Amino acid sequence: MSDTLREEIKEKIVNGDFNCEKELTLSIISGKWKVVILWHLGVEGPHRFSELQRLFPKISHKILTNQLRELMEDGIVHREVYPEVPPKVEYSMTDLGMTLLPIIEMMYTWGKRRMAEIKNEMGISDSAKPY
Amino acid sequence: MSDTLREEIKEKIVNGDFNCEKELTLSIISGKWKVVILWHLGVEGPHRFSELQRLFPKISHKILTNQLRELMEDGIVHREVYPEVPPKVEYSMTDLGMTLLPIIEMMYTWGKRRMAEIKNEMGISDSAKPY
DNA sequence: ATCAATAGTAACCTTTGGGTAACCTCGTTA
DNA sequence: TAACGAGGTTACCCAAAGGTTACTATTGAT
Repeated sequence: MSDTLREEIKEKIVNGDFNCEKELTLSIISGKWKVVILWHLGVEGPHRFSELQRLFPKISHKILTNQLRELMEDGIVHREVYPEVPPKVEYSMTDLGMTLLPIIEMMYTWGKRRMAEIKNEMGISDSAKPY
Repeated sequence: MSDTLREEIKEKIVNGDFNCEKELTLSIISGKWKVVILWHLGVEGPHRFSELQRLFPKISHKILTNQLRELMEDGIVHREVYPEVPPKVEYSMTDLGMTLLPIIEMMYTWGKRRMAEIKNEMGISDSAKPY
């Protein structure tokens, strides 16, 4: 594979800044919007930029490009530009990215269960989340 | 269970700041030292404060207490004080905390594999990490 | 009387990550 | 010729996370 990694992460590797390889995984999926982006790309297939914007109204334009760019640099997401006008850009999971899905799925089921407990303790009705 | 959550996370829940319950999980295990701490407590059993300090020489005193305190507030780690002199404090996983281990383990195996690929690409010999 | 060992707290600083808002590009269409 | 639509970039700002250093409490050993 010719996927690589963000420079910052490479540095951590060569400097031995990671305590454990778990932290490599964590540093790849950490980011305010990354797991939800990955989830959508992973289970629903490719999305174009504007679709993602519509899915997450609260994310700003710049931050979305930012998160996507980092995921690309880490070899998790692929970017395909269609030479049309107006431009069309599609983002999709790479094969490597797909291997992350099981982890994200576990995080989902754990979080869902825990969230239900918490809301219960707090006396909040448990409402399902859209994504 | 009477475990609760950090105030900041509760706020995110009531304000609907989470896009998905995956993010609850992520916010609990995110933190520069949390996953390694959890791994040690989870597979090796309870550790006292100074043992953890010895395990991670690079973590500062304050940061270690900080990470532990957050994990406690989230109901993941238990703190047991023994009324001795000099003081003895032991940290251990709660039942809830143990349910996180499978996720962390997957993060480990994924990271390990990916790390090997990367080091290969970068021409670095693959050396095993202590933890 | 003082020190060593264990754990915690407070004041302060630095780095990073997320966010806002404005600007750019380049053809199409009114 | 002005506006638009998709995507991108830049300059700037704020808040949070991580880190350093120094201080506290306690009591048995020297």
